Amino acid sequence: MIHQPIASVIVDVPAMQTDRGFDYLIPEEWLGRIFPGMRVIVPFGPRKVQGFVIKLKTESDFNKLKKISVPLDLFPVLNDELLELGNWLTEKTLCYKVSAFQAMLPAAMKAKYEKRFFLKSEVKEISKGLQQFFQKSLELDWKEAEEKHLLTKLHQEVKKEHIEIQYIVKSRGKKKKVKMLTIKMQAEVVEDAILSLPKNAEKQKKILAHLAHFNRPLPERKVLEETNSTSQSVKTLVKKGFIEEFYQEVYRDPYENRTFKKTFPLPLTVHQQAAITPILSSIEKRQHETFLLYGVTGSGKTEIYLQSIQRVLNEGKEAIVLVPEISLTPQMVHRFKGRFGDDVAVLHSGLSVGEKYDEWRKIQRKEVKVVVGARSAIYAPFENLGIIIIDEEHETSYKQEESPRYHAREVAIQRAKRYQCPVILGSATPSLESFARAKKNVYTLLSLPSRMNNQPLPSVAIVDMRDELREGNRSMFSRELFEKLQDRLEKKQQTVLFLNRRGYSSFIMCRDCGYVLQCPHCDISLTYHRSSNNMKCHYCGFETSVPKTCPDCQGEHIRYFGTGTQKVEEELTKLLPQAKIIRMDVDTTSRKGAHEKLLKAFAEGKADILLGTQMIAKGLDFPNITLVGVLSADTMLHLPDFRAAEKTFQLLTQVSGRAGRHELPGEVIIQTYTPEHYSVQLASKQDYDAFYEQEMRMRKMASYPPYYYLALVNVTHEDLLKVVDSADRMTKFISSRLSDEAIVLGPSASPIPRINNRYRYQCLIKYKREPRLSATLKSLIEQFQSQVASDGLTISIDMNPYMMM
DNA sequence: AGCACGCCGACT
DNA sequence: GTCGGCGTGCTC
Repeated sequence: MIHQPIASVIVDVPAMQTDRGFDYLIPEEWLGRIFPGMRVIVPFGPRKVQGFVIKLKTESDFNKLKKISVPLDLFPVLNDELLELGNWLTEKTLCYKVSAFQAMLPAAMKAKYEKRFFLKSEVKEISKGLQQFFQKSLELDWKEAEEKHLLTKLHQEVKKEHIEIQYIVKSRGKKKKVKMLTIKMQAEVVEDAILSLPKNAEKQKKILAHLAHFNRPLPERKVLEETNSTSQSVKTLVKKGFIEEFYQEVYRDPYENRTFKKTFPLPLTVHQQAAITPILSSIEKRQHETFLLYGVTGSGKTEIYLQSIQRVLNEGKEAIVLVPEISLTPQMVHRFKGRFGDDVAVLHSGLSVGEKYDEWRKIQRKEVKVVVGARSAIYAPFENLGIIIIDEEHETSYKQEESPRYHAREVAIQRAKRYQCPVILGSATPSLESFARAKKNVYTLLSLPSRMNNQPLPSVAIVDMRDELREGNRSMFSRELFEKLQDRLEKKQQTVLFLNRRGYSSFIMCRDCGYVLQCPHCDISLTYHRSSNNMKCHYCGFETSVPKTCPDCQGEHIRYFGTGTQKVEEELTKLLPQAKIIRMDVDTTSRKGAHEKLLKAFAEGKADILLGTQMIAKGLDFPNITLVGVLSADTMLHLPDFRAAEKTFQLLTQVSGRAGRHELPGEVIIQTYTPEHYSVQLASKQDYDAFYEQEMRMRKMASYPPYYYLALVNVTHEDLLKVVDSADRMTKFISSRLSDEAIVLGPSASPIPRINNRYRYQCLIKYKREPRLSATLKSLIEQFQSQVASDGLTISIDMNPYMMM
């Protein structure tokens, strides 16, 4: 038993056995300066690791404690609320505590670890074979030593204490620093100083005069530019003691050099007014409430967001706005920056690690009041939250598909409860879960029944592609779509052509025997990539050339199937050589800013046709678009996913909404092989309510959400027999511990039964109320811990799966 | 996780 | 005899 200032630390070792606090002494020099929520470096066994202080205490059951090596923060990076939220995340998603904490912070704050050998004695004392590596420096990088097969010899020297192993914790993100120059003399003597310089030292004089003129510290880069000189002159002046250089932290501003046109609150329509009133009253009453703002595209949801936020800011509070992948909707950024200017921080995946870190620090220092960002922005370290808004609430990108497997919607509600503030979920096609909750009055439903200005919805036609084929049209364009395409070209109006996500990849098949080229490591067909002219596996990265003959029957009739955007583009160019086309897919938008550039070009009318995948479904709002074509509506309908129909409906509805948003009326053509499917039919009528009813019946019949909750246990192993055996024992373990109402399915092979040479099995649990589920799954992990540690078994649990693959 | 410790087989 | 394989257990 020890009685001293002690910190309980969660170490950065994501493993079952280390998922708890470890006690460390607080060194005297840091007494009173270490608090919960700070990051520290601590010795852990022979190495050093990063950790999070979660508690301070004065006694420990342990009688020999090590000391904290060094704190990494001056102020906590996780406040009490976020620490508590981390514990909640851990419980909810069954993840490690350290993973939960790391998920709440920018990647730049995660540690990197390095190991190296360090020579402690004279070079001549170590073995001959090693001496050459320590001639120049006392250090040798571990990786280098490993590559040169020196580890054994080095370890011998470590034993003899000639060499030691150093464990280094590095931080990834650096605060960006800029070199500043400042003059080091009184204004009166500058004149003399300049005169005292050698005659030919023109540049030095210029620099000195420049600095004296502004009489404040200036960035070196600017000074050199203005005076057209080099850093050599600066160095000399520093040496002479005339000026001084120092480093100042600056923020990288991804929106630097861009101006946002100031916008002002618009008058609200009657419907908008009716929708915003309960939100404002929730803000005023300081009472948590979750609103589902249900309104078609163009019904004015954003203005409601903006005015609600304004009210929150007036109360001195802060706001978080989540949007799905914001880099894809620059228009959204403009609207928020336009209204709230420099009070807005933006967090999205297009930013570099450093840029994200800077935006995060602006939030932490209370330099901004509004955060607009993708999923992880839900953890913005505000301390006086007044509202959380989730736009396009149904988007599946709000669910994180790696540990911690959380849904931003759940996190939002959890935080809002703590701050007693409202959450707004906005969508034209709400997720069934949310709409069902709204119907049960768990959420408050707010409807915006019509488009602003009462624009009519576009007319939608469904084309049965089987008929086209029957009548000899083997092209990917139906006759109707092609005619309309020509018509728009003549009228100089714009068209958007949309290709479904999965349809973008293409595979090859032998026409003689039907053989499809598979990945040798994963049970999935390979995808043809035209740019590199080879076959790639999307799961493990395997690449191979395109076979000339069928590997199975040696036949020569190899055919490319599936339609990629590139292929569509080629065919379009052939059929309509006069049309100017902009193609948007992963290939053309991977470069930073490319997305925005392409959209801008289209907006300016530099092309007739915009051809793209998923990514063009959102944020397009151009007056001249009068035709939208969906080339193949049902590609995602056949995925092994109970949400397939819902996703299809959402996507088709959203895409249809792109047409005719201004004066010109819009037309939509949906090409499909399953025209009778309700998700296609009802999307063409933009009838969400009917779709909801129909899909709810399907979910009820199959016992899926929202009627049941799901938990998915995934097991993988190199050895097929071992996975099957383990998955079987796990399934039995689980079902024996749950109530009779729970449905435990499996074990069954995953929809992709093998990835990277590992076989995959799963067990799906459907339940309504299982207080013991969490504890059961925890003990399941404990039970199989030995196999995980020694035998290479992996177990992953998703408490609310969106991807069943 | 990562590392040390320890216990067995096959080499200079 | 010793090197090095990997099963076991610990890290404040």
